Amino acid sequence: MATSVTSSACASTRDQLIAHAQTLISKRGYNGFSYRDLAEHVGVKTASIHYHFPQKDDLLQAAVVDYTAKITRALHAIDDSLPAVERLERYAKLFVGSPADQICMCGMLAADFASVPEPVRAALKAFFRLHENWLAAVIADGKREGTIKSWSDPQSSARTAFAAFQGALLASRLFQANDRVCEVLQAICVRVEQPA
Amino acid sequence: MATSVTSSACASTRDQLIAHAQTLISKRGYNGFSYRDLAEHVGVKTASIHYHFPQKDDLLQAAVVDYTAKITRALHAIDDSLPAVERLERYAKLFVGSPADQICMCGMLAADFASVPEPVRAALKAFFRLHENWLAAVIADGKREGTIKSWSDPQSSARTAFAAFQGALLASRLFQANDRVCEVLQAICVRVEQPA
DNA sequence: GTCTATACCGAGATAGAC
DNA sequence: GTCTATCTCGGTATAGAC
Repeated sequence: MATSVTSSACASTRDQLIAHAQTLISKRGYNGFSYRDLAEHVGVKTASIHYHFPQKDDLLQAAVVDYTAKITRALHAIDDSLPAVERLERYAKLFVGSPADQICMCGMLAADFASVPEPVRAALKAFFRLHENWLAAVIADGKREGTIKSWSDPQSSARTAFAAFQGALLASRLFQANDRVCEVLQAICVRVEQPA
Repeated sequence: MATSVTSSACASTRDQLIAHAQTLISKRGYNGFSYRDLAEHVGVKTASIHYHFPQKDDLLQAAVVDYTAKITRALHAIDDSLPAVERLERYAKLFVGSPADQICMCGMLAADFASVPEPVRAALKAFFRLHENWLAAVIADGKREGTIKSWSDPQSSARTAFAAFQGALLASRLFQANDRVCEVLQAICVRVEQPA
């Protein structure tokens, strides 16, 4: 999931803070970065961060809201009328496009579940469900088209597929190679049916 | 992945420290717990932890080595001569057996990749490869038996399957329901082949 | 091997000048 | 809105008694 919206040239301090916070969370997790780290990245002092986000949890909340909105837009930008497989490929690109040391921010925060306040937990669940529902619709279409394999019902398949994507991102960073995301894609799409 | 080896009744302080550290890492991540937390769980003072593990990284190393050994033993304990599907089911139980708020410790540490020293990174890669190779062998057998679906080659399928398991654990904790691991199992195993 | 006491630093957070 | 200065707390880590 690209964080490239980061900053074209000049953005408000607040926007820069959110963008860099997203990057830091994706790389190091919520407990893995400090206001000092963030301040250095943006080029301000820590007191300035506190002006925009009094508590660290406020920053987190803003980062999650912005990230979710961004991804939701990207998801909606994938044309519903395209063949299911092509939609899936575009979906996978949302992940592969980001730097090798960054995984999906919400996947990362799901790992930090215990450290995160309730509102963020709710947002994370919503994020997961959004993706699972989106994938379920695509899988259902692909099933009709005969281009996507569906084990059991589409919703269940979608949950497994999304889990596979998140896990693949984790492994991609671990092994410094993001072809694992593509492997998930291949596992889902019908190619040459091999005899059981 | 059960951390149940924790302590039958009395174990050496060192062993208790390792066991509880594993639990804390699985729940909160490497940056999410302190020596104070661990000390309270075990019932000692933080200075005692430093006696056994001078640096926090030493504790981490020990926790990873022990965890890996434990899981490796559990993996070897699954009889090679069993049908592939049954081996897979036993494998899944390694995950489902653990408390809902704990995911696989090495999956968690993979998320904390950036915060972790090189030797631990190497151990994590080895852990992933161990599982992927084990799964690849099972999948290859299941393919021959006609009981397991293999998209592309078994190695690639195994990587995707392992990613799906790790992602499913993440989602299980998020939604407080670990049936997602079972869903992965169902996705892999052949049941009623539904027409594409 | 475990404790008390303490050093030391980095964290999140606040006050108030500019 | 950003800064300097400062506070407080919690974190890792050490020294030395028992």
